[in-house]
Amino acid sequence: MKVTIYDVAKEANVSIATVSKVINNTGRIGEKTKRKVLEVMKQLDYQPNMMASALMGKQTKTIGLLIPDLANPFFSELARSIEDRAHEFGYNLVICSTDYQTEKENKYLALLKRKSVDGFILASGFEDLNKVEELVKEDVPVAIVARDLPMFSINTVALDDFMGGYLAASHLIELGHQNIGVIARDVWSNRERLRGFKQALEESNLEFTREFEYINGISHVEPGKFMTAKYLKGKNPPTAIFACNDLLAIGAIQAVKEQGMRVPDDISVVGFDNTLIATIVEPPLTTVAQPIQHMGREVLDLIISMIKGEKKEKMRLTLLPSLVTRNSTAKNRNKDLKEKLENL
Amino acid sequence: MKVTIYDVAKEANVSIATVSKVINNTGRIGEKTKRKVLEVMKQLDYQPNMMASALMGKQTKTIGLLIPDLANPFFSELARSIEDRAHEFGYNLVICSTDYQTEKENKYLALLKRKSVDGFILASGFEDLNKVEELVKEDVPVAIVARDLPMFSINTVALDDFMGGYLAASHLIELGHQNIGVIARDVWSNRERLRGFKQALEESNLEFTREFEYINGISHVEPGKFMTAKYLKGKNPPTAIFACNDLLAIGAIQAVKEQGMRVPDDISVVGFDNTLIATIVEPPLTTVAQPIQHMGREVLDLIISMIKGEKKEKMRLTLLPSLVTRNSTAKNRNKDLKEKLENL
DNA sequence: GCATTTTAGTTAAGCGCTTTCTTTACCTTT
DNA sequence: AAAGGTAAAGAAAGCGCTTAACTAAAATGC
Repeated sequence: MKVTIYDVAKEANVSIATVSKVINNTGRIGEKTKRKVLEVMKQLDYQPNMMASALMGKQTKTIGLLIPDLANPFFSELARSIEDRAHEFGYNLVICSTDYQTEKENKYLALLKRKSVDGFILASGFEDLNKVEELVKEDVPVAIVARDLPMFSINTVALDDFMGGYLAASHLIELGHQNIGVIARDVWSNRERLRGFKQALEESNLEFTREFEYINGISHVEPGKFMTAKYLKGKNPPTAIFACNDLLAIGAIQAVKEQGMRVPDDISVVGFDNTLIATIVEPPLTTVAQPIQHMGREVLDLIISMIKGEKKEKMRLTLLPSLVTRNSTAKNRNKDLKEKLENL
Repeated sequence: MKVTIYDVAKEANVSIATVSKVINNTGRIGEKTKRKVLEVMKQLDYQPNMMASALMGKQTKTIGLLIPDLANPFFSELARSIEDRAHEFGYNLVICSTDYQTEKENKYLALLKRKSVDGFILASGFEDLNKVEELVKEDVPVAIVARDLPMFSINTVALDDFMGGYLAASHLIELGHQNIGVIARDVWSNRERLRGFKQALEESNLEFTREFEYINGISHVEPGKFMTAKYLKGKNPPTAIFACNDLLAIGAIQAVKEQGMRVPDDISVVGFDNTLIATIVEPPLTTVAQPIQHMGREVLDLIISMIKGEKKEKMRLTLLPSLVTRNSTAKNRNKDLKEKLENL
């Protein structure tokens, strides 16, 4: 019952070649036949099979999006913004959560390639870029978003993570914090954020002496809570926490509360991403905002132009973060600092 | 440079039919040739093109998932749970946000059909099910999740929405609330929730007299805030709010706070869904929990069995909600109620 | 030892399209 | 009116795979 190009051709008394040409608006077709074919197509409710045309080298109008975790608001918001833009171009997204596992990343890469997606947008960790580079070498369009991997020459729409870390630290320093705990997962962008963070400290003649370990596992509320509790119970507890995403920051806030302390009165917390949840938590989270919508749109445009074969030269677009000040940060009133100041 | 089945055949000195058979593990193939072919496949890093086999009537191992809004935590969590299960079966998801627009729903349906997805999982509103029914008639596997549309005979994994509304109302009634404001978008499941809600009222000899209007637009924080503010400023303000999802509930809480009142002391708020954000908001949200993971898993299993051609009889699986009591609800201390009680 | 069944592998058609050549019919020229 | 040009449509090959039908060789039976 499936209506194919043959049915249309027969009904319109033309060859399938002619039908194909009017579908794709290629070649020379007379006005009359064109109208006739169009009419028959409508009448039979003919929908060209995209698999078949993909087989002939046409596009599938499908893009693979690899993210760490769709349940993380940052990534679902990012995915949504990419999807919106994709929709404008008639593209669909197949979305894959990798949980930062190299194995899954590579598996999805291979699988989607077999499915002939037109291109890939990568927002996952990709500590191992071998497979990605293979794809690039085979001229498969690949773009990276929201992670900057400067050591690889792949089209990228990134955030200036260094600046983000710098902003967070500057804000806290201005508020008089010197002993700041950091919570982050060990991925490249966080290393950059940390660099920016340290840079700001240095410029204020402070030093990041705190013993520091990356969290492992996924960036979610629980690890943030756990790490913060650890900091607070440890020796020389910090007066502020810089968490490398909002989820972790929320965990930090929860931990502070559980210790019977208050945010921001006792401990300030800065997050990163500026997702919906930053506005919902109490107190509302001061956070480094990523321009999620903008990023999504830009990376989609980028991949489309790659698919179309324009834009052969590699490029990196770096968007700038901004600090959104809410109520999770305040002046440091901690005695620890006061003592130090008195000793000057 | 793409390696095809021909390359493998040539290299292994067999026909492409033989290669195909070892790939699919069909037909009779001798041990030796089988090993040889497998070896060559590995050696050439051969990856069968799924478009080609899809053209021959095989599956694409891709499922279309239509949801209203990927940025809504309920749907991103649901999508994630479906995806996880799909991954176990080697399936991918192409996720489409419809914003509850019939036009988008139908467009995506048609587009994904052209892309030969193996089946559809629908979590969008679908007030107009015509196109869906067409698909069903053509034997395209379609399953509905998280929405119950009992007037259509389509395989469904649903929540007992009636029960959900009933639970919410019972809880509030127990706490002494009689004047309850409701915030909901006009979709079928909310109508059910409302029915359950009213049922509980009736059973306590209460009546839902409140003038009520559905919100329009998307269910997000802002509309919840707006509606609540309207209720609070109106005559006979409620002592409790039942919001038909967590996002709206959070809007409600924000509105209460903005009016200088407190949750739950002055106004109780009950949400629906039990997403991450319910645990994050202050006070933590009492909410009707949907078994999101369970639903996702069940619907994926359902669609898979439909794709495999098992399960020809239509079925509806109804999962039960449960009330998660947190701190956004408390005993009604409102004078309004006191007065009434005194008048008894 | 010959007919019969099994087993192993091949041939070829076809899935629904795109596209390069051709062919046919119709205009222009001179 | 004959040669050349051009516009419109068709024939056919082929994308990478599956599968029904077939053949050849090996195993079995009597």
